[in-house]
Amino acid sequence: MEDHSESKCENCIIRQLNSLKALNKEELKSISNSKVTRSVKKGESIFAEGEKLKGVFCVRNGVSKLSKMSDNGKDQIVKIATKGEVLGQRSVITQQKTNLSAIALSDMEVCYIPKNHLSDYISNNVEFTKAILLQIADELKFADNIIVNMAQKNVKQRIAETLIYLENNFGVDREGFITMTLTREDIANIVGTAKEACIRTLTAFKKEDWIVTEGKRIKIANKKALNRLVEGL
Amino acid sequence: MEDHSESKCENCIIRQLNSLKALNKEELKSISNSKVTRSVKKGESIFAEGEKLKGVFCVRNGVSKLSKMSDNGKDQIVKIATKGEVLGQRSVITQQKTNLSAIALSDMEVCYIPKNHLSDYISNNVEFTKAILLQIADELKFADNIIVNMAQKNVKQRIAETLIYLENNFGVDREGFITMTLTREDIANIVGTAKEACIRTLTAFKKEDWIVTEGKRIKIANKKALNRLVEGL
DNA sequence: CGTTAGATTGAATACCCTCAACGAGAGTGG
DNA sequence: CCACTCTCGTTGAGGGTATTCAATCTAACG
Repeated sequence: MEDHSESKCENCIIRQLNSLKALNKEELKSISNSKVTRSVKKGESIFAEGEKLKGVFCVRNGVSKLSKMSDNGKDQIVKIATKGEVLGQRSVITQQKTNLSAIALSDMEVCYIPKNHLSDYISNNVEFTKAILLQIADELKFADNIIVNMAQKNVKQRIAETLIYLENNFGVDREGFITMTLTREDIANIVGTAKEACIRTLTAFKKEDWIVTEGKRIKIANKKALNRLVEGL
Repeated sequence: MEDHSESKCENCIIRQLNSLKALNKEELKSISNSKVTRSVKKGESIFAEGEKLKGVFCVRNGVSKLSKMSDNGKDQIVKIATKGEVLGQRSVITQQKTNLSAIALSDMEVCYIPKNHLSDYISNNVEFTKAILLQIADELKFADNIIVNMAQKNVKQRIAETLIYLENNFGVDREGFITMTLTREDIANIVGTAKEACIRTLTAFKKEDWIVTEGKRIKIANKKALNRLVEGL
């Protein structure tokens, strides 16, 4: 942490993680001047489905979900976004309304970056455009895989896969528990099933000694078994 | 059809439909010289999952599915691509293996465009890069919506939605039947269900006089009812 | 401590999958 | 032209899996 002026984009470490890394010092300074840092409390919404965004949100801290709520109260999570990810990118690029809402799963700190400058860079800085393109392309691949999984795998397999994903992407604490602690309901909403089905599956995993739970925290005890399950035995 | 030399990209009408429209005459000529036109018979594969593509395929005619086959024989269709769409774009951009396979649903004519030139243009022509970005961003939105639908809607609703989608996107013939005729199994594979479930739902729709069928052809007779169903009554 | 969100379990039900058999049309070869 | 095969559509029945509603329990938190 040799950087003491994180409040300026050009000094912010976070940008290394996303497409903003393709911008040069000048461009970053210009963005820095127009950005607004905002703190979001757990449960609060960053933006809602159907909004027209006039800028993107760069996550500096905390976790959020991108999801869509249906009329019957079901909330399908499409993506979990953490430090370094840029929210609202798609909507700003295509100038369409958002099709998902972003809600904080923990207290967060996000930087709001108005689109005016970004649009310029997208039009003039190929490297920047390319960086965004690569990122969106990856998101598309990820989304396609989810579609296939939802169709071809059952709840058990999808939950196993989600646990492994969470461990691989967000790591474990010193006790081995998955760092990213989600409620059972959130996990259910990622997997696309009901809270109870999720809980029942987790208890089944526990009975097999494949996982250990402590409150909402989860530790994977037998990754191989989970992987075998995902692959279909 | 005042254009008699479709064999050259710069004269091909198809390109108006996709990102290639952002290229200028020079660039198109260069592409035209390296491209290969290829005809693909119904059922044949254009590329398979896991391949490393060295170019993209521009569809000039016919219909193809982008899908992934699971070990148990289930084939989930993620996207139907027709005239004007470019296949393999994502894979070429990210230089990753394809995560889906492309199979012809009808006899097709595709132009294979080696990536060497494309890569140059992506690095130098912002307009081209932007065009691709917009397209991929749209595909991402579409994919996200599918995820949500798979999780929140039941088979009936998803089939209704698919029928409406097919009618809206591919139109109807003079008798009102949906131009895009897919087998029941293909529809099931789009929706993510079993062939039989698809058939039963269609017969139920027929009984309600919401659709008319004639062999594999389908005509929507009561779009409002289908829409109401999709919205959840 | 009381309050409340979240975890857990049970039981009834609805939905969908799977296997299996049959039918109908299209194309092929004799 | 007919028999044959192959693909696709259709229907029935049985079994699972996941949903839903309801009740209880637990842990976090002011």
